[in-house]
Amino acid sequence: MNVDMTSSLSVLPVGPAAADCCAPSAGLDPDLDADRIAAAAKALAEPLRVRILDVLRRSDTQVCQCELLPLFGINQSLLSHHMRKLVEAGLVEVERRHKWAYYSVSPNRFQELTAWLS
Amino acid sequence: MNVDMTSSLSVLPVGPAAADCCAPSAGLDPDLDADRIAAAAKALAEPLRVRILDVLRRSDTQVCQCELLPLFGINQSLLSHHMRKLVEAGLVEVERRHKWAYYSVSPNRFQELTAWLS
DNA sequence: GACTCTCATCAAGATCCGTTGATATGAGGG
DNA sequence: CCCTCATATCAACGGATCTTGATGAGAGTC
Repeated sequence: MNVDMTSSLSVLPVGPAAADCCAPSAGLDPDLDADRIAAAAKALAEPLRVRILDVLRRSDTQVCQCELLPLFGINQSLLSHHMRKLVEAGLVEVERRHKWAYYSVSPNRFQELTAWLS
Repeated sequence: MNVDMTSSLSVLPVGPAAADCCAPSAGLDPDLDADRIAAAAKALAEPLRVRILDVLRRSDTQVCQCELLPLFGINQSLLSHHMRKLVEAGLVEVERRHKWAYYSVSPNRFQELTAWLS
């Protein structure tokens, strides 16, 4: 745990860790919002959600959940669960009209990810 | 589960689900490799791994693990665990020389992700 | 009001993941 | 040899997540 223990032996100004291994590295970026990026990536970390998003992104209009359900051979409960995850992550927007729930992609979070991945 | 159950009642060619809700949607893309995209995203689904990758991407040279360790206040075991995940995901390459393990970003998987996120 | 349709929620099981501490491995140095 | 250093691996715990089945909530129709 105590990384600087060697400095108690050699008091010479050779550096804290006396790095013989590599250059000092780039260091941390305090402006990096790793939690936001990781949260967006966590929503993509499931093949089913990737397929759902792919359908939504290639659709020029809103897509109803009852339209998505027969595309994948899954429970309605499971689809609702994954849609909630996508909405909570900010990748998808939902609009409820009549009896139906209409989903569409909200491109903001996608841009946050791609901006960092650029 | 049986979606076409209504067709047993109305044999009229009004469509399988008689969709009053929305347009037919885009449908599935058989060429989409959702598992690869999800696997790459899963490696990014952790704030610590995002920070590690950010350091590696901003470093123009390889970075030793002993250089990464003091940047984050974590166990060495935990850092080794996360580095393994990054290597297994194909986002990071490792090269072992002498006593040290040198890490660098392998941009291929990044491009796979950004290509789909474009 | 009773019924259907669409969707959300709950409970429970199973699995996976992050985290920690201890230990092993392997290379180098004295 | 023995020791240290850097890293990997193992066991175990807790928590999150996926999945299923059943049920609830709300809107619309008869």
